[in-house]
Amino acid sequence: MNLKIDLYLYRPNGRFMNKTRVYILQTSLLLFLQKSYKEVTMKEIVEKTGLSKGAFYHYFSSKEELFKEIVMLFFSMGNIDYSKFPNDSLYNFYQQYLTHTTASFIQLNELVGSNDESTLSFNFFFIMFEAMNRFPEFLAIEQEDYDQAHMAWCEIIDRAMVNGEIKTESKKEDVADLFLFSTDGSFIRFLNNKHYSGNYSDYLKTAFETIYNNIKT
Amino acid sequence: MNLKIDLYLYRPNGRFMNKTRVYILQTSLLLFLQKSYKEVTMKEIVEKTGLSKGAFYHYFSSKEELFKEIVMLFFSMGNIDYSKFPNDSLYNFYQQYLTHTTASFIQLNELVGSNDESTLSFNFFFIMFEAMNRFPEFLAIEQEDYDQAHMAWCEIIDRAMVNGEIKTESKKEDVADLFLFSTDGSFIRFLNNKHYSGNYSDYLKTAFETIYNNIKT
DNA sequence: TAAATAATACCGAACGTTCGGTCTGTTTGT
DNA sequence: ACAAACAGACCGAACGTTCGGTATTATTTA
Repeated sequence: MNLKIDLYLYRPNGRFMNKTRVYILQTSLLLFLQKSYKEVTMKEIVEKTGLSKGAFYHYFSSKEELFKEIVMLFFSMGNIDYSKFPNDSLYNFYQQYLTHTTASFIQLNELVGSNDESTLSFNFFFIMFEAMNRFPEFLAIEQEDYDQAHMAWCEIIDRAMVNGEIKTESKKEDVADLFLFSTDGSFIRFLNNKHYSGNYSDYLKTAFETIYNNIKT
Repeated sequence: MNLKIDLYLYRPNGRFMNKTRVYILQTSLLLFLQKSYKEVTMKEIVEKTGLSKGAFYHYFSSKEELFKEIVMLFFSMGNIDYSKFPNDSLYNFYQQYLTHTTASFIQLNELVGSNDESTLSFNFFFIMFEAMNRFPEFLAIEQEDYDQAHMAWCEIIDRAMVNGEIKTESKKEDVADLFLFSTDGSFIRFLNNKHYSGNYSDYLKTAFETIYNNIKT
């Protein structure tokens, strides 16, 4: 296995991390995906890792530090490089977005080793939300990510308008927002429909298609 | 002041609730809007209410019971009666939806007495999410609410298709989802842009208009 | 209508447990 | 031999909850 996450785990700042440290991160990560920050206890972390308190505090200065690193890891995983996206058509752009999203999902599932995709996603979303609620620094990162995405969408939509792929009276910013709102919205819906059926990608795909079909020429 | 919430507070099941009990609910509700379940302590609740531990446990069997009642209260507040919505046009329907949403916001703010709309909303969302994560019963309620909303949107969209208000090749279910995804999505966006500008209603209004303008005849 | 009784409202010290974190000592690798 | 890696007993603070008790109010009795 050669997961993208390994890169972030072992080299968060370009330099390699200690093996045990990575092991603690990877192991306790699963705990934070199951419950909130306060609910995950040091006792659990120590038990799950099979190490001692002393070992833990040898590598981490606090529980909070561990949590923050895990969240940063998740942010890194979710980061998208739009410069590598196709810029010939809006259609290809959003298809690539769908592909990328699906891949991220699979990767997260492989990492966790769970087969309950929606429960995992629920907790994943929860942990990110909790992080932003607790530490404003993550809120800033999230905003930056959104701005990047928004710009990328605006660019391709503008191009599609110019070259006649789509035709709409709406502003490109608003159309971009619509795509992005659909991303978040369908995700939320997916989470809350966990006991129903379908997966996130299907929800999102349908939403994208609905938008696209109503603006294409 | 004659807030809708008072109704739920004093008569959750048709019968009146004890005054002090309501006072405890109303007071500690503000605490749960500031931090997660685990982070709100009994000490804080007791201090904020000015009552004693004994008094609290005279009215509530546990902290969890209190939390659940607060969440139920929020669910009750957010519940929308679509049968009272205009059914003559999709345009009027979504305008009414916007009006209703704005009103709910104002009400929540009056209840809390806060002037920081976005922080409040953030926490509001968080508490609901936490509740659904912690107690599956709330997830079921949320799903029911969504199904109701989905049906209402489908109905009005179908009508608008038939009478020629809108014209689209998309299925009515997909268009309905698009409106609903925008609702959730713009809310998420609003939350994460808390330090920027604008309010939720503006986000949502723009999204609705964008959809509508691209499907209207 | 006053005294007696019952029911409710409320108090705060104390309980057992668990929390995140520290400290001292031992093992391991070089 | 010496530092890094690890073990786990231990710490004080904080946690939710309990409990014995006292005011206050409502109801019954004489």
